[in-house]
This record gives sequence, C-alpha cells and structure tokens, in this order.
Amino acid sequence: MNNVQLLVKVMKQDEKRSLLKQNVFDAAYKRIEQDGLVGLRARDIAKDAGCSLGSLYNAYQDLDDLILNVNSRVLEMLKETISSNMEDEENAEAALVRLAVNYMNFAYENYNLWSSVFGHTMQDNAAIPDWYTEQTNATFLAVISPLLKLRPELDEAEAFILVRTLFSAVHGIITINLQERFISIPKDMLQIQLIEFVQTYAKGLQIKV
Amino acid sequence: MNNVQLLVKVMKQDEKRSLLKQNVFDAAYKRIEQDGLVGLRARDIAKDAGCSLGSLYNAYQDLDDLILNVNSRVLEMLKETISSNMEDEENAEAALVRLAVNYMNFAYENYNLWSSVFGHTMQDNAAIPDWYTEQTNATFLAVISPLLKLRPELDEAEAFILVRTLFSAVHGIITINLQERFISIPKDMLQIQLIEFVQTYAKGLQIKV
DNA sequence: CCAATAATTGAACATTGTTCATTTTATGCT
DNA sequence: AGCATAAAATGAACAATGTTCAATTATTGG
Repeated sequence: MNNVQLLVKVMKQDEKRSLLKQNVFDAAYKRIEQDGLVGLRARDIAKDAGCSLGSLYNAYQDLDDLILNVNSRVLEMLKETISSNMEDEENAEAALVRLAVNYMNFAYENYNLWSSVFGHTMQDNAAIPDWYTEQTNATFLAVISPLLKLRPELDEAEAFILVRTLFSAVHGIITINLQERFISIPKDMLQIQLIEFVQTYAKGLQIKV
Repeated sequence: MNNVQLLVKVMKQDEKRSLLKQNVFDAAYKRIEQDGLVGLRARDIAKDAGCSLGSLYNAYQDLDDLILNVNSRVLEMLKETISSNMEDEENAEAALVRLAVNYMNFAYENYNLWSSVFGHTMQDNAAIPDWYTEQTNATFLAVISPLLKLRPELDEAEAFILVRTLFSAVHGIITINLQERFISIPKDMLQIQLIEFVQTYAKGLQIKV
C-alpha cells in the first residue's frame, strides 16, 4: 500500500471520528437551541445523534465538554452577528448604538443558545478550560476592535475598559429584561431604551473629555 | 381543657413545625452561602438540619421551593443593604452612585447567595410562583424609591424605567466582572469603574434634559 | 483470511430528587 | 391512666441521570 492509500485510510478514520463528533455536536446544539440547557440529557443527544450512550463519551469528555463546544460555536456566531454592519460606520456613537442593537437582536433570536453561553456552570465547580476563556476574550476583543479604530486617540487599555464596561451594561439591561423573574418590556421598547441608554452614556463621555 | 390550654397546644404544634422549617431553611442557607447552588444536595441539607430526608419534603414542597425561600431572604437582605445610607442623600447623582456601590459590596460579600438569586432556574422549566416575582418587584421598587423622591419632577413611570435601566446596567457590569469566564479586575478598580460609569451616565442625562 | 487494533455498545454503577407505606409520636376523650 | 385517633417522621424504594467499562463488533494490515 502506497502513501496515498495510507492517507486515504487515515482520512477515512478521522472523518468517521469527526462525523461522530459532528453528529453529537449537532444534536446537542439543536437540543440546547430548542429546550435550553435545562432540558439537555445525554440519552436524548445520543438518540438524536444516532449513536449509543457510550459513544457520546467517546466523542466528548463529558457533557461540560460538549456544552462548551456548543457555546464556543455560539460565541463565533455572536461575534459574526454583532460585528456585522460595523465596517462602514465612522461615527463612534453610532457604532456603539449599532453594537448594542446587534447584541440585543442576537439575544432575542437565539435566546436559549445565548443563555447557554452566559448561564452555564461547570459540574462540581470544575475549572473552565483555558481554550474556552481564551476564546471568550478573543471574541470580546474582536467585537470592540472597530471601536478602537474609531477612537485612535484613546489609550488602548483605556478604550478596552471603557467598551467592556459599556458592553457589560448593555448585557445587563438585556439580561434583566429577558429573565422571567423580572417585569419585561417588549422588544421594540427595549430597543428604544437601549439606544437611549447608549446615547446618554456617550454624551456623558463627551462632557468628561 | 379550656381555650387557653388548647391555644398552647396548637402553638406548640405550630412552633414545632416552624422549628423544622427553620432548621431546614438555615441548613440550606448555609450550604448555598458556602458552596453555592451547585453544591446543594437534599441529603446534606437534611443531615445538617438534623432531620430525615423525608422531613425535608414535609417542610418544603421541593428543592425549588426551599431555594426560592432562601432567595427571598437574600432579596430582603439586598434591599436592606442597598438602600441603607440613602435617607440623608439629597443629591440625585450621589444617590445613584451610592446605590451602585452598595449593590457591588453586597454582591462581593455575599457572592454565592447573590448568584443564587440571579442564577437559579426552576426544575423542568416550572413557572416561578407569583409570590416570588411579586417580592422581586417589590424589592426593586423599594430600592429605587429614594430616587423617585429626589426627582419628583419626573413622571413616575419614566423614572421607574430610567432607574431600572441603570440598575440593570450596574448589575451587568458587576456580573460580568464576577463571572469566572471573563477577565476580572480587582474590587477597588471595579468600584472606580462603577462610580465613573454612573457619573458619566448621570452627566449624559443632564445634557439631554 | 487472520491476528491485532480500534471503535462501539449498552448493561451496570453512583448520585440525585422525590414519594409513600410503615413506624413513631402526639393528641383528645373517658 | 389508657386507649383510639390523628399527625408527623422516617428511610427504604423508585425514577432519572451522568458516567464507566468489560464485552462485542468492526476495521485494519499483511
């Protein structure tokens, strides 16, 4: 058997393995998307993925591992969605507003997935793996990068903290409004609130400077 | 047996029942305080409370019921702590800042309890009972009432939304910073950020008006 | 075609929350 | 005091769930 044939065989093996991983991943993703983290069961995932319960643990270390992989994908989507339509924006305040609205839309349209990212806690208080926290930070950096470009006069560390604060604030406003235990306002009203909030904050910043 | 004797007997019964409830409550409270919601087990609570596993379900409908009762207590504490030192404050901006800082301190000093309030989700997506959502709203109203007094010129609904937005933002800033998956800054730096944030927002409001 | 290796399986285990028949305790009446 | 009734407490048993692993099946290389 020559090298090419060997490669094909190896690829087949890998493809099979990754096909299993893919199927398990897809099943978990869909379950989380539809029922949220609360409704996630290993046996359901295995059934949906068309494999045995044991194979699930062959593909992923445990449910936490699988969930983090799904969340990782959601972070990518979040990054993509949230930073879209940002290239042509040259006004810093308008950019902030657009970021906030994009974020809100993502949270509304992917509520369960979004909740999974921010609501998941590791079993037995296990540590979150480094690759995941790194991706979280990378996502955040990518999102704020258009803003750093818009305000090159700011010290980068300063700008980072600034945008992080604003991001956290926007996150809080959306989170509280979407949580069942608090009174909620309709999406269009929230959007108005959010825009007003970001504009108000931006105006406050201008005074300061 | 006369009425007084009857009353005593009845009271003894009730006291016993409420003593059990109290013991179970205290045990759950301490467990959540020390290990968070993740480490909460029915058997541990029963052992700590000095009763059998079954008795736990005699005192409370289920774990959700027990947790909500603990969270209810935490909400009371939160209200107490957060709205302390507010009576003598006559400057609206300073009052907002103080609210935020009080909130931050509470979150830091009672992290697991605070997380329990905002991180708990009902089993099987059961509905949150009315008494709990009502208390949540009442707590929120009580917290913002000093502000409504300070700005009587504002329409009450307007002021409510305004403060709610600010509260949510502050909540988000603190939450994101305290979550393990994000880069955190030390408490004193967070406090500076928070104060700056509230002041900036307040300044933005003044421009607008 | 066979031996060796890898992957798959699902039964079994451990840990949970929850229930309920049984036992224990308390109560009220004579 | 003693007894009958009611209330409360108990923990064994059940169901659901994440996880493991010995046994089985499939794949690979010669």
